[in-house]
Amino acid sequence: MEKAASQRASDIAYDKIRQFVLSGHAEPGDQLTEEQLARISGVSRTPVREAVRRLENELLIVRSDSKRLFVADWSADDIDEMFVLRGMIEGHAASRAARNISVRQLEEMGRISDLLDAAVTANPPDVAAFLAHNRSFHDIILEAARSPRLSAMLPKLIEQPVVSRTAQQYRVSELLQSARDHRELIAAFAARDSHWARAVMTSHIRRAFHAFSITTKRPRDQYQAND
Amino acid sequence: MEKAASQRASDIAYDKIRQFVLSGHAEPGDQLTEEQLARISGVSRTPVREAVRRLENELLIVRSDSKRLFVADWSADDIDEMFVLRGMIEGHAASRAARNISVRQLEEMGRISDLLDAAVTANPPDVAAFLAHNRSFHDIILEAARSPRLSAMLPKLIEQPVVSRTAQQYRVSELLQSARDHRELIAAFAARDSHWARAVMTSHIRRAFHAFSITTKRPRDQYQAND
DNA sequence: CGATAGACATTTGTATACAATAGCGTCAAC
DNA sequence: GTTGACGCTATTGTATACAAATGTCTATCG
Repeated sequence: MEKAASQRASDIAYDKIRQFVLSGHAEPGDQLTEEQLARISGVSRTPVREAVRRLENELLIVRSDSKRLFVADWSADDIDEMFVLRGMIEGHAASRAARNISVRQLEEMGRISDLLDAAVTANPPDVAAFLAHNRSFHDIILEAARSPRLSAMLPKLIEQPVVSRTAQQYRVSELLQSARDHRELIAAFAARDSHWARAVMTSHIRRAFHAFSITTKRPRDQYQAND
Repeated sequence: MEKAASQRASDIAYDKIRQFVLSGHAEPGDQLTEEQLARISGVSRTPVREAVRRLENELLIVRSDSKRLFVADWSADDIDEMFVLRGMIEGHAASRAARNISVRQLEEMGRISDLLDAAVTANPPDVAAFLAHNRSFHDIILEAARSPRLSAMLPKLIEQPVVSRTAQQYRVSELLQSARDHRELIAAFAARDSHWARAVMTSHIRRAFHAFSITTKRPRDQYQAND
């Protein structure tokens, strides 16, 4: 696995604990003690505490009434809710980006979009590359939105268990549609049309939710209650 | 000032540092060192670090390219953006609450609304009480929305410098309208009408933004660009 | 037999000492 | 005079020891 990004112990702890939780080594509801996590990560409790704070903030870990740590439990409704929020916020980000994006950023998005197409049309599709470029693409939008608030909130919704699990299982048809969305987003940005950008982004996210629902074979009675 | 809530050193540090930043003892852009903050809070660096993490998350403090701490700078656009996001998210919370709220919670909101009215119609208006009850009111909505995600995100947007500064300066007419909003929210909840609830909440927040704009005498050219 | 208090174990919280790193100034070489 | 390298200082990062708090088990009393 890749650690590369940083050698700070608290980051190592973050990665290890995150992986520990996501890989299913711990069941939702299981208690986690700082010492145990320190052993797993190979660092002392101090950086573990920092890592835990981050994970807690991302709602992968929760704290009991008083201070004991547990693996968070994500209900179907939680997941739906997460996608709803993400749709709202990313839609808003796209709307802002359409107003603020620079020519240079637009060109960069075009280049990334080419890479996305290449990854999708490869045989077999290069999902890892797709994910990486998809990430870059959305990062540029966030950057173009020029709002520290958005930049702070979105990672919390994106870096969630479901997302990583989901994207791995996209089917080719979904990847193709996703690539088309990216092209349309660029068009909306180029036209400086914030409404268009928001709409495309919203359906983009919503589709991801449906893809997730299907791949996880969950009955879809939870989203018809939306208004 | 009130500390009451907790005697944990990290909470003390949080309160003290927050107050230090908001009271204007530190200018936006000023560097803050952990040791300095530890001296101010009267605790060691360890809990200070936890407090700083929280404040960083709430965007009251920012970290430079590498790890040095500075007082965050809130531009006019940042503030507008904060209110926009808050409107979106609180609107969504209200929408969810309308679907999920319990009779008991509705009754509780009625009681709080009475207290709000009392605070507003007192002579002079009891702003402190108004703020406290307003807070309780919104807490119930958040609770009724039954979404950990929302509960985690909102405090970040609400517990901001501007909010506390703003509310102190509400004028009586604004307090009255605010109290009316609360009554209407209760009506929307009682009717289980999520659209109504969302709309009332959205204008409620938007009005707060305008009240803020006026009290801070900022030219209001920033919000006509919204879509 | 059930409840409750108290001792004991487990877990989190804090302080302090030390290590690593980033910023900054100085001095030397060209 | 400018530039670059070196070392010093300021600041953040980590480990460890200890303190406080929370949960749990058991024994005793009603």
